[in-house]
Amino acid sequence: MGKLDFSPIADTTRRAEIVALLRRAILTGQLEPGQKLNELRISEQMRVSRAPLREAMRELVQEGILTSIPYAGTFVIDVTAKDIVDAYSLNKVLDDFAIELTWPQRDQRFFDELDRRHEAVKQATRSLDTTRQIEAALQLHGLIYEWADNSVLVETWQRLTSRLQMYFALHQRARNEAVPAEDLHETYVALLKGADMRAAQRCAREHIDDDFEALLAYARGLEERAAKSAERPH
Amino acid sequence: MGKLDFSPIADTTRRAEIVALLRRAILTGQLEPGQKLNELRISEQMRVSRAPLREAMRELVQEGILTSIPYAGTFVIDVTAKDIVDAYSLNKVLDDFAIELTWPQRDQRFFDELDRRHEAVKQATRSLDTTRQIEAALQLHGLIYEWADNSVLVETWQRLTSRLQMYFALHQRARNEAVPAEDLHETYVALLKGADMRAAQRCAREHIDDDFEALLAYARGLEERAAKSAERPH
DNA sequence: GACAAGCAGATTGTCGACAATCCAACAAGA
DNA sequence: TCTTGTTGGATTGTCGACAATCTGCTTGTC
Repeated sequence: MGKLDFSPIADTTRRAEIVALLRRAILTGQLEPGQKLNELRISEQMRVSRAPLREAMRELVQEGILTSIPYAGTFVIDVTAKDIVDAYSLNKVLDDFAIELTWPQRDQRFFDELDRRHEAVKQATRSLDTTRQIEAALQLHGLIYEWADNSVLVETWQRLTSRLQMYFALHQRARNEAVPAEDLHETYVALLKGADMRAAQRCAREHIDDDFEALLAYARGLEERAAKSAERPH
Repeated sequence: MGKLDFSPIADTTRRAEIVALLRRAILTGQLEPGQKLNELRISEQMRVSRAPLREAMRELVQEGILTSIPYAGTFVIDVTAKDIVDAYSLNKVLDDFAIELTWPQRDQRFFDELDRRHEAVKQATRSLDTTRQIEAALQLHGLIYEWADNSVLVETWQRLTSRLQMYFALHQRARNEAVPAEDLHETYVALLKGADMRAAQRCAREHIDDDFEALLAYARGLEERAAKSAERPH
């Protein structure tokens, strides 16, 4: 018996690849909120028939980043200020729980992985690749979920992550400045290594609040503009 | 302008109906955990082509009650003791949060709906229709989520509910006795009407723990049997 | 001019057939 | 006997075509 444990082979169905492609397009903001996804057009661009594309879209609908209206079409979800409030408030609760579960299971491997992801964030920040920066930050944040060893919690986090990533990307795209909060990551990582769980939880909450305020202001701005353009037809 | 607000028209795609049919079959235990869903057989039984059936299955995969392995098939999820532990521990956290959000929004309509659903549980209990009893209990429980006015939280709850309902149905099916806990619902409803939020949260947690213990014992039994039958081939 | 009916055009939903893949049984060789 | 190919059947993945539905425009009527 060899000692190597192989990772599962990659899914090689067109469907899986389409899901990945579409998800990325949505989460990076290449597909804008509210935009309609024309099946024929996309399937031709991808050189794929509509069947696997439609199945992929069904998955993303259930994932919460697309929405489907029968016989009308499938659309990228709209982002309202309330959605952001909802997502962030739930995020805080889940973070608390995830830290609580992870806390007694922290070991050297955890700390190493924590440093690795923190380093990835710093590198992405230096490279000015904002998309990668967002992904890296969420990956860093997600470690406490992966370590919590609760399958349902991880699923929930991933669903939430999709939305958060989309919100960030939109915000990023609108006002083209780098996300700061570098030092906050620093203290967050340090506290996760420390002995005071409550302090770590508090830090996570504050961290979330920071990002949140900026995003919310942006979303409110969006809605005001939308409201105004909706008034015009009257 | 009329004052009537019409409810949305029913989805009239085959896909939506298939989703409903399959979900019901799974959640009531008619389809057992681990069982494979043969596309051709099911599509013939439903008098439907495989396309909408496959799309429906993709949705249920993302909903977390089916699991798909490329070129191998789509299966009802397996239920392990750990899954139940995970689901219930998350449920406790979410309940806390839902009660907190709902608390300041309680009004007469809330209390009326609470009573209505409580009545539905009692009636289902009397009728000895265990499936309906489970559904009614989960509906009663779900009110705090619907009232919390947090869209992401509701989605999360619904995903969790699917699993819980499945676990209950299996348990129910195995040992054919009625679920007791009637009085616990009584106190739960009373506390939700009262002034002490902490007490309501505590009651919810205890309520959950009760159901949980019974289910867990059942699941552990399942796994032991599974382990034994897996040993035999050796 | 306002309004309803009806008619394309485009798009989504569904179907039946074909291609790719897996699995179990069997055969062949060490 | 154990391992390693091979082969046939069954099942999933994908395709192209057809049917159902929606939308915007035109037409006709008042």
